Amino acid sequence: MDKYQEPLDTIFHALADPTRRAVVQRLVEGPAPVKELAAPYDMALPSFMKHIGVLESAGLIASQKQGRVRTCTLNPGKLAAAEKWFEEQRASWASRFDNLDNLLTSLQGETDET
Amino acid sequence: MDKYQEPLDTIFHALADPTRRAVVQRLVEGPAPVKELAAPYDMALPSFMKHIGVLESAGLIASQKQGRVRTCTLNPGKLAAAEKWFEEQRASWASRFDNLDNLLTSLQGETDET
DNA sequence: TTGATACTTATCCATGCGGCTAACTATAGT
DNA sequence: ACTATAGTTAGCCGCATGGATAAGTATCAA
Repeated sequence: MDKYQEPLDTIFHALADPTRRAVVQRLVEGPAPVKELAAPYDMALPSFMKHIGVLESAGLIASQKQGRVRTCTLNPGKLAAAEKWFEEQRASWASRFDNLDNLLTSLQGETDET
Repeated sequence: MDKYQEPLDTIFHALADPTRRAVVQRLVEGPAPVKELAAPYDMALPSFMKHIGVLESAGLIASQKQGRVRTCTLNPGKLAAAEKWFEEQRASWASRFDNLDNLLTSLQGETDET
């Protein structure tokens, strides 16, 4: 019964956690093995791996195993996709008075507040 | 026993839901009463109000009641705060080869892959 | 003043999330 | 071969989330 999840849902959900954001911030500097990524956190490894899993299934990072070491790398494209959403909103916000009707309605709203 | 929540946690969490993102996209065009915002969704009003509550406590929107009508307005500042995080990551990503050590380590990583 | 409108409050429910431990697997080093 | 390392798998737990319904409140319109 899985409901369809939009890409932005999983991306934003992945970023709504300080540990996961910090991992992204670390990977932005370059690839790193799981062990190194996990080191700063007072958390059991399986718990940490779940975070990696969330980031990976959101497409924000990729990982591959070499011997016993799994190395994670950032996928900046997904980061860009999320950023794009904000840009779009900003664009709409900037043009919210583009047509005169909107402007007039807004002005009326302001003067109605007596 | 609430754990301290960082602002970005609540902002990203608020945006990790298609209904809430759509509300933001609507409010970017200008303020609107709850009833109008809720109209497109096949959802009970109390459920919808929870989404409004999430957006509001994340600081993404504000609302005030006039008579029986509660009007919501966007707070573009919080949107900008989230966007800023992406810009920071992008900046780090762009400068990841700024010092020579990083570059060399990376090149070595590439050639090791035989 | 009666009724409709626009929320609001209270309560419930299933699922998902973030953490844990314990036990297992596979590789590297000695 | 043995041991340490680096993940992995499996299962458990408590709380938050996203939905629902039912009933209450306050305001506006006739």
